[in-house]
Amino acid sequence: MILLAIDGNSMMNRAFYGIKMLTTKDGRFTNAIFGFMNILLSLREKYKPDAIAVAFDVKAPTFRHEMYGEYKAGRKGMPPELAEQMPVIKEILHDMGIVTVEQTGVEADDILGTLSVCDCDHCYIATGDRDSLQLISDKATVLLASTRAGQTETVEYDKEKLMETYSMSPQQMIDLKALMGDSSDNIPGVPGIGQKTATDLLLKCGSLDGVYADLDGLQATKSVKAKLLAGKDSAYLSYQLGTICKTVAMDTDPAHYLVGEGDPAALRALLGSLEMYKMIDRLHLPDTPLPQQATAQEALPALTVRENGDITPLLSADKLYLGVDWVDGQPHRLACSDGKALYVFTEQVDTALLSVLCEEQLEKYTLSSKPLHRFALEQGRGAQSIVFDCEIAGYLLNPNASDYSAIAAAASLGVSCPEIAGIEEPDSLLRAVALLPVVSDKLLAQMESNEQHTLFYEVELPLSEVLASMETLGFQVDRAGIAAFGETLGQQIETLEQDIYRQADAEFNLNSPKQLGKILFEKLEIPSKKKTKTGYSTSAEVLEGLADDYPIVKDILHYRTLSKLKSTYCDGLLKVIGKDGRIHSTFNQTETRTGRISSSEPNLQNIPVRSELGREMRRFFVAGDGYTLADADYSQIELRVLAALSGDEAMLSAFNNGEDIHTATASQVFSLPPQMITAALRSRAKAVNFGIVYGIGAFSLAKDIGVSRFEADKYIKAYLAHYAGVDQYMKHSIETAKEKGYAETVFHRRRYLPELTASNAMQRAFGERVARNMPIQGTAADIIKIAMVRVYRRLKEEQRRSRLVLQVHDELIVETAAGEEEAVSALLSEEMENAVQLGVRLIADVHLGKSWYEAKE
DNA sequence: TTAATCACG
DNA sequence: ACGTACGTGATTAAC
Repeated sequence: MILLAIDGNSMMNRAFYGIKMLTTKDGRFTNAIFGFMNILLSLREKYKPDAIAVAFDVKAPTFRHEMYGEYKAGRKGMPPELAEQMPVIKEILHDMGIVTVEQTGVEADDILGTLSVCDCDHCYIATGDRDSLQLISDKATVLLASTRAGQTETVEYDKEKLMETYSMSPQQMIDLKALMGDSSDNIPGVPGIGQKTATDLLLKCGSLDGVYADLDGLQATKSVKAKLLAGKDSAYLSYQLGTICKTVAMDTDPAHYLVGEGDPAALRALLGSLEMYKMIDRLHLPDTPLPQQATAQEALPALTVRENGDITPLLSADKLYLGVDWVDGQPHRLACSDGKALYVFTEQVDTALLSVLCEEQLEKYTLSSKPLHRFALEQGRGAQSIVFDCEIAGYLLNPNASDYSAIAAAASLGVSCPEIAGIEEPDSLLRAVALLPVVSDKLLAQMESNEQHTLFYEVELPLSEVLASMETLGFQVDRAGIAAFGETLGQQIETLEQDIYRQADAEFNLNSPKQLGKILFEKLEIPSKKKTKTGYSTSAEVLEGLADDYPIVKDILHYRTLSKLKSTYCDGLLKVIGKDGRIHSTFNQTETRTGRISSSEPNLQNIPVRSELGREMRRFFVAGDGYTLADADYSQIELRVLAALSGDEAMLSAFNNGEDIHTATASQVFSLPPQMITAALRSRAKAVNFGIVYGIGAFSLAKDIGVSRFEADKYIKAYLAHYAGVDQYMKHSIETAKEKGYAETVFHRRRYLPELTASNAMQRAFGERVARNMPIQGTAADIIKIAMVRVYRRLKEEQRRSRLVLQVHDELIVETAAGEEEAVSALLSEEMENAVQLGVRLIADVHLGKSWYEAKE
């Protein structure tokens, strides 16, 4: 019989510190549980134990100050974020049929020690504690956990591996510790003897007793001998302290630890409540027949699978649930269900799919609608009557999640997969489609109760088609122009490189912050200002402070600018230009936590504009033949949203009177009439305006605008005094977010904020900043999404050849057909400005040009 | 895979 | 005493 004995505390500790914070929507911490489960499952797969025992320490009750004060790292009272996860993991283990062992006053180590000599064929000991290496024997192997790259891994130690690594036998590990001590365990050892000396001594004498057997005859320096003599009692005490007990009074019959059936229903419910849907899947829990799902099962009789039949009869149904496997953007397999049977098409998938999508009377419930729209558009058609998108629904319900598959949704909703008849192992597509009827129902109900149905039906669902259209159309670029620009940059970069090497009198990798830091701050002895976790900071912010005094630094900054432009923008973009000479970015609709869309492969939302040279890049983003670009951007949309949300009179009247908001703010903050506001004062006020939206602190504002912290604090105070409505609103935002557990936009997009309940003050402060920012950024995101849908619809209704090709958060770009310039410009500003009615005017400015550069003023 | 850096709103 | 403004994505080096 094979026994796996796990040190629960030590493994939970590893997982907790090795894995980034994870929480459920309502703020329960789950990262240690998650990491522990991952390692448990992988150990179970690898070693296939018959029996598993998980040992936990139970500390005798102590006074609070003792828990925090006396002990060193690792022995400290655990942080509450970890402590709250301990009872949960025990419950999970219980439900998995795994025995946990805990005895008050007995350390987990000793429990493992006792099990390591029990009557099994082989014992694997999983722990993060190196002390346990002494337990290795012919029938006991230690699996030492280490966290590497965010993943907890175990390294297998048997006698040979131990000898290879430490040149010690298991027994000698105790002797070693007796000599060198262990500060984290409060084991003194022999004062003055460290790892190196201790190892030397043991290699010569074999054991602690060996060392003391003939101290006089020992080959060692006088001082070592003196230390050994003085520390003899301490050494033997340490030996006792460091020896793991193998005789704890406990059940040592391995049969006691055989993995039982546990309680799959409870386990599933528990993991579901912890939002660990992948784990449920991995444990094959959805397919476990559960008594409480009996009613659901009845409502959903087994689905029969029909392959490659005739699709025509399906087209006359009134609703259809569908999912598609895509390979290189082409439909590879189509699965659809009317709730009774599951129809799978692997032949002539294009035709079948297109006929389904184009059928207007047929309501389609989809796993993800954007690829379907893309497919239809690429065929020169339009997908009709898509009424549900599982990914978007999941995203609206909780944008903190990352998996919006129907299977994940089912797990979180406690929906089990209906029987799929005739197929041994239904794959994820079939299961997802089979789940969709119930899942879509429940997600819709949940959105309804969150008042998110309008956002879903009126904004996100139609937007999906708009994004598909933008992706399909792409943005025309001047390939030769980009290539030539890249060449020029390349030459300048080479010259600069040589220049820098000459000044540094060394050749090194300029792209390596580590090597660069060494050269600047060590070799050239330039005073370093800031450090990162791993060394000197060489960020532009730091280098700019040194550029005036050191010419080399100036050159490095210039090098950085050019090399960024070349590698990310010239080389990067050239790689992704399509056969049609256009760049087809992907617009992600379920990515950001605030409701913005994001753009990737390539990211077209961060094409340079702020610097003159970078802005040149935009000359290569052009309109196709017979077209012009119309660029429309909202003026100060976030500040306008803030004015509307807060109802602040001063800010509202500034906007509604068409004042320059930064000048108006400067006038308020500095108590000067607007005509007295200089450019410098206006720019400070601008920084304050931005800062307020982000939930600023005086420190950062001071750094940003280069005034003292005291001065910055004065500005903030003056701002909040003059815009008292904003002050009130910000406080109110935090308060309601704390009450509800989430922040939300005007259109009921929500973001859960478990950070607000964190015990760590910094995390809580972060939560508060997000509570202030998300409603503003998110509402602005809602608004431009609404505008996009309106612009798209109108272009279609008016049968224009002009079409939306890009969105950059507060900016829309329409590739405008010759002759439509006036109409499109008017359409853009109308639809953008009237997208929503807030208590403040929205302004959108439109410009025309042959390139993006020209169209942006 | 992560950290550092830097591009955008 | 500690760290310090919101939201993204791409590239590079280094583990």
